[in-house]
Formats: sequence, structure tokens, C-alpha cells
Amino acid sequence: MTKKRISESTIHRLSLYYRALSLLEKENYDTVSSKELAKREKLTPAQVRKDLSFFGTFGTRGLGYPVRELKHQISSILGIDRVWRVALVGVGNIGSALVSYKEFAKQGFQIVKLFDNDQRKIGSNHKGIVIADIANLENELRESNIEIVVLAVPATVAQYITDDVVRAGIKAILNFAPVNLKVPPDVYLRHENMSMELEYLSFALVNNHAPKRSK
Amino acid sequence: MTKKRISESTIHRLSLYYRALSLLEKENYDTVSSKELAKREKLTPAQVRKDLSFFGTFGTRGLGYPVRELKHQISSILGIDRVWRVALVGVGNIGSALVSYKEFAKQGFQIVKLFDNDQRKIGSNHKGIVIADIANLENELRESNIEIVVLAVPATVAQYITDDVVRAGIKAILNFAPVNLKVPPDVYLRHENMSMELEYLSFALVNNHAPKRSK
DNA sequence: ATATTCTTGTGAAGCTTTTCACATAAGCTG
DNA sequence: CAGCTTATGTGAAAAGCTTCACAAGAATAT
Ligand SMILES: NC(=O)c1ccc[n+]([C@@H]2O[C@H](COP(=O)([O-])OP(=O)(O)OC[C@H]3O[C@@H](n4cnc5c(N)ncnc54)[C@H](O)[C@@H]3O)[C@@H](O)[C@H]2O)c1
Ligand SMILES: NC(=O)c1ccc[n+]([C@@H]2O[C@H](COP(=O)([O-])OP(=O)(O)OC[C@H]3O[C@@H](n4cnc5c(N)ncnc54)[C@H](O)[C@@H]3O)[C@@H](O)[C@H]2O)c1
Repeated sequence: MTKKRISESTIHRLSLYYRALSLLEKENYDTVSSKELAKREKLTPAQVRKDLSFFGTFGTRGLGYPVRELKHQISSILGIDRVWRVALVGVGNIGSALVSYKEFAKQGFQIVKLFDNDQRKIGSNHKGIVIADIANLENELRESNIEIVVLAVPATVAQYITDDVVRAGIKAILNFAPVNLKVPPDVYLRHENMSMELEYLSFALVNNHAPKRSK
Repeated sequence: MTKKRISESTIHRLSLYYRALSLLEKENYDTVSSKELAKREKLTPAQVRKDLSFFGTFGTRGLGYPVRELKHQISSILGIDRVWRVALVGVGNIGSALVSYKEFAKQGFQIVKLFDNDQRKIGSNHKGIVIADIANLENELRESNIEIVVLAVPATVAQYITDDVVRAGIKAILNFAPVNLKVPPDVYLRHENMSMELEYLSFALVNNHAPKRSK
């Protein structure tokens, strides 16, 4: 099997398609064309078709794509047709916001463990989950069969905690701390960097930066 | 002047260089090579040099780049060597977290106005800022000379509020709602989509996705 | 049945971004 | 001060990604 590498952009666009399809489903569309899908996410029809073609043929010529069916297919491709057990480390400002966010659970990302090192927080119940002591991180991650770890701790301790997380056998980490973490090559690591987007806006304003698409 | 378009990736990497340089400065480095800079942000030395070369020549052959000086240059390129007046709409879970985040202000993004439509929140003081009524959004954005608006409102009302924001003459918007907003071509719009990163991790885990770089 | 219309799926072309590789320049050493 | 080492800056090549353009399949109309 020739497993051709799917680009990061394609995967991100799958998320967009999924989102658009969810909306289309609510609006009672049965089918949708690549043109309409493209319009809703500011892409081109060719891009939509090409992306989907990497994974199979889902459409009907002359008709378009079946909304419900395609949505289901994409959820299966993205792996969000199942429940992922997520642990969150650092129940501070951003951590609390994430725990309160119901949409994650709806998309299958279930936050089932919380960790902190603040004695005032440890043991307290936060949205139905008791905050555990970071000291037991490695063991508890294993015991709770956690698959994804979200880091919302200060940048200064992020690497240290990451090392623990990796030691616990976790293969997927989403990091909110503005620091580049070192992980072994078999661990998937993604960053959420809000300053970066603000800085992009700043750059655009200052430089009168031309936008990518002006269709 | 042939204003060659700078790619989005290059701009994002400038943010990374800036971050790395800040750290290097704290560690009392005087100069840094493209090799070291690359290593710290998991890039290649050639990439670093090429990115910087778009904006000028900052290094010294045989020596590397002067840390303080380059940091200053990048902050000027990114436009973060000044204060940006930012307004935040929607002081809920994520909005509150953003207001509490001191680093934004340190980087020049000063949140000076808060808006909400919740009567219980309007008028109350949140981290030193009185939450204003969304009803006065357009006027108050103008009067306060806001330059960047951050949206942390439910997806359902995001477009409606965006229209107001655009009417107020704002040219830069950072949106946290998982919805694609329509704005005129002269308005810079960026999205912060956390689900997307989780879904990327999910995809990677399910598909054993090869990472981009394995150096 | 046949024509007409619509829209997919996809090689190939076109464009962008990254990487390569090396001339060039600066510092350092003896 | 000559030779050596180091590391930048940058055209050119390579790789990667997007768009084009059209054959072909499917539905609908006549
Ligand atoms: N708040 C934001 O809007 C925002 C925006 C962008 C990035 N970030 C980043 O997200 C991270 C968290 O930010 P925040 O504003 O929520 O900070 P915070 O201080 O409110 O929360 C950090 C939490 O981590 C806990 N913690 C500290 N050290 C720990 C350790 N060794 N082990 C376990 N828990 C520990 C703290 O007790 C606290 O609960 C930071 O890296 C920050 O830079 C935050
Ligand atoms: N909380 C998270 O971790 C998280 C993660 C990803 C995305 N988001 C997105 O961020 C947005 C905000 O999420 P949240 O969890 O903070 O929600 P929230 O309900 O806690 O906050 C929303 C805030 O917006 C205010 N609001 C509602 N309608 C308004 C209107 N018409 N005008 C002005 N203000 C209005 C509400 O009063 C509330 O204060 C949502 O779009 C959500 O999908 C949140």
C-alpha cells in the first residue's frame, strides 16, 4: 500500500468540511456541491474535490455529495466518530475555560482527568471532576487510559511536565504554553498559540499585507 | 518597489524567532546562529536565513545574528514594538481567560474595552475594565480608537456582531467562534480554532500519520 | 431514448515554499 | 597577515500544494 502523506492543510480543511456539513445537516440539506461547500469555508471547489479524493469517492456526478453520509465519512477519517479520553494539566485561566467548553465532549474529546500542583485546587471538584495532584501524573495517566493530554500550564514547567507525560506513554499532546516542547518522534504534538494570530494581525495592519485569496 | 508577498508561514515563523530570541536574550546570548535558532524552534537553518532575508540582512557572516538587535528588528517588522488597542467581545469562559492573560499586554496587545450582552455582566468591573453594553458596540469602538477586536462570543451571534465591528471601521479581527465569518476584503480576519488541533491529533493517532519533519 | 445539464474525479499545469549548495565575508589563530 | 574556520545570503533546484480543465457519470427533461 502506498500511503501517500496527507498534508496538514488538507486535514485542517477536513475539519472545516465537517463543520460546514454539520450546519448543512441542520439546515436539512440532503446533498451539497463542492461549489457550495467551498463557498461556505472560503475555499475553491477544486480544492474541496481534491481533498476528498484522497480518501475515496464520496460524491455523485451531477448531484454533489450526500450531506449526512459525507459528514459521517469525514468523522471517521478524522477519528472523531469515537470517544477520546483527554486529560488536562493546569486548571488555571485557560484550563478552566477548556473544561467548561461543552463542544469538545460533543466532538468526542472527553476531558476525564484534571491535574494541577496548586494545593488549594487539588481535591476540589471542578465541573464534576476532582482535580488530581500533578505528583501522580504518570501513574494516573496510565491508570485512566488517557490518550490525549492538553497542557495549560506556565511555559516554565511545560517541558518538565511533558517529559512525564511522554513517560506515561501518551502519544498526543496539545500545548497552550508558548514554548517549543521536545518530544520523541512518535509523539504527536500540536501547539495552540494565540499570540501568533494577534501578531499576524499586527503584521498585516502595519505592512498592509495582501490577503491570500481575493475571490 | 516590488512588494513581494510574504507568506503566512514566514510571518508565523517570525513570531517563533521572536519568542526564541526573547529567551536567548534572557540567557545572555549576544549572538545566535541560524542553526541554533532553527534547532530551538524545530526548523532548518536555511529556512531561518531565507525568512530573515526577505526583510533585510541582519547577520554577520562567520558570527551569526545579534540577539538583541534582531529581536528588535523582528518586533518592528511584526508591528509589536508599539501598543495596539484591543477590544474583547464576549466575557465568558474563554474571554475571561484572555483578559486575565498578562502576556498579551506585555506584547503590546492591550485589552482596553470589554463588551457583553449579559445584563448581569454589563457595568461590572472585570480586571479593572468595566464591561460595556454590546448595544453601544459600534460607537464605543470608534470612540475608544480600537484597532483590533477579539470575538469570544457564541458562534450563533458571531456574524451579527462582526457586521457591527466592520461598520465601526475595524480592520483586524481575531475570532474564537467556530464559524467562518464574512468580512470585506480590506478587513484582516484570523481564526483561533482549538477543535481543529484536537481533530488533527485524532487524525494522526487513527491514521498513524507521518510527521512532517523527522530530522 | 436521447439530449441536456450538472457536477464529480483527476491527471497535468502552474504556482508557492522549502531545501540545497556555494560564493562570500568576517573572525580567529598562530 | 595568510590560512582556516565559521556562518550568512541567495540563486537555483526540488518538493509540495493548488488550480485548471476536461472526460465521464448521473440525473432530469423532452
Ligand atoms: N490565559 C490565556 O488567555 C492564555 C493565552 C495564550 C496562552 N496561554 C498559555 O496557557 C498557559 C496557561 O495560562 P493561564 O492563563 O491559564 O495561566 P494560569 O496561571 O491561570 O494557570 C496555570 C495553571 O497551571 C497550574 N500549574 C502551575 N505549575 C504547575 C505544575 N508544575 N504542575 C501542574 N500544574 C501547574 C497552576 O496552578 C494554574 O492552575 C500558559 O502557558 C500561558 O502562557 C494562556
Ligand atoms: N471555552 C472554550 O474553551 C472554547 C474553546 C473553543 C472555542 N470556543 C468558542 O469561543 C466562544 C465563546 O466560548 P465560551 O466558552 O467563552 O462561551 P461563554 O458562553 O462562556 O461566553 C460567551 C460570552 O458571550 C456573551 N454573549 C452572548 N451573546 C452575546 C451577544 N449577542 N453580544 C455580546 N456578548 C454576547 C455571553 O454573555 C458570554 O459572556 C464560542 O464561540 C465557543 O465556541 C470556546
